[in-house]
Amino acid sequence: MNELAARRRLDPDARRTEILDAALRIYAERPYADVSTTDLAREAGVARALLNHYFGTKRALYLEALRELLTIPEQAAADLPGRGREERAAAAVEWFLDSVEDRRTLWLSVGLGLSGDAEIDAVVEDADETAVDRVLTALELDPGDEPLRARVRAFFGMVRAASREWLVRGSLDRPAVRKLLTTTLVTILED
Amino acid sequence: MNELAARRRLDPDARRTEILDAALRIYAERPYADVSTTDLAREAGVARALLNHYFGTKRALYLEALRELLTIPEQAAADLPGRGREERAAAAVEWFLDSVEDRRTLWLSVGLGLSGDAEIDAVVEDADETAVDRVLTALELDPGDEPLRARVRAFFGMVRAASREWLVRGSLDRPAVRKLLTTTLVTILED
DNA sequence: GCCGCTTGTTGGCAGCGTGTCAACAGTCGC
DNA sequence: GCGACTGTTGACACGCTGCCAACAAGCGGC
Repeated sequence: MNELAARRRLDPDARRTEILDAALRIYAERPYADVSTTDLAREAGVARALLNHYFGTKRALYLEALRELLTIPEQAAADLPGRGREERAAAAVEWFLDSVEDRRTLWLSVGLGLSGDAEIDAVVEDADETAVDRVLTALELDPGDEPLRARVRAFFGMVRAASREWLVRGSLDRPAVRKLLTTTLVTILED
Repeated sequence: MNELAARRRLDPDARRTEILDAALRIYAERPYADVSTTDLAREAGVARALLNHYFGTKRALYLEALRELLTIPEQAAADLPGRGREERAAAAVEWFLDSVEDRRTLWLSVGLGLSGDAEIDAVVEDADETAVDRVLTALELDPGDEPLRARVRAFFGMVRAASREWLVRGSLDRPAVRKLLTTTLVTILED
């Protein structure tokens, strides 16, 4: 880290954020395994050792970035338009598609689904749990109904795969995805 | 590799298979990142360099193992019982659940979904493509209908997530998964 | 039965990546 | 200006992967 920038001393929180942002930028383009701590440090404009100082471990930094990425903006989702359950479901799907379209690169970079790695999966599952709450609340259903929650989590599996069909393969356009997800969501909510 | 076993010279195919089997055994229990070539070599009872000789790269060996694992037994799926589309769909789901229950450990070890790694994803997608063919053929639908294929691939996303709910979380029992998947499959086939 | 050749198999080397630690140097209070 | 606190760094130790030259098991020729 003696390239051009002089050594500057920052507030820990600011530095932490800088590093985390750099990591998000990198992981948006390359998978975890392809990124070295040297890459991360260079992107953040900082010595490699500083990553360890702030996050302990390369993996921990990644998990932090992942958590950040998966945290859905709090607002929205609360007041959806539409009266009937079906209309509200459609609105929820629409809202979701908007937010995915925004974060397209990042969303896809995560890889869509469970990784088989316990810690990573825990982060993803955490985010899913929150999303389930949002969905059920928005649709005025009981967030305490465990089998129902399970069905919604299963539905998220389809949501991820469908996003991929839409954004990566281009095999479905947005209206098609919208219809597929809405119909499915309504279906699984019944029983 | 000078522990107990003497140096034995095998037919290349036999040795290759031995190594691949060892890899499958290991990856059934531990994620890719946690396994070193030393571990793989020890499990296979072979020098580390031999892995490179046969597979070139640790990653290539993994991909080979993954491909092996995801290859669905050819038979079955062909002649499903049931007359109507709905009955046949139910039978297909049932058959799938059987095969997952069999390979439980291995199936779950893969991690369920896309990894974000291009090569790994390619293997998974290949397997999915074959599975789509099987399903559509079994249900007497047109395997050439691309949007339909896309919907089925999206459905597989739910299949994976639902398997997880069933086998890992225990939040759904087999009949519930069966019903969820069957209903959903029938729904997405329409439109 | 011995010899030599083919080639399956191995140990060791070179390079790279991660985590740690003692030392360096901004910045703030005096 | 001066010292001290602490953010920041370079260098080191260790582990892991891919490569290569050397070793030796098994087979055919004599």
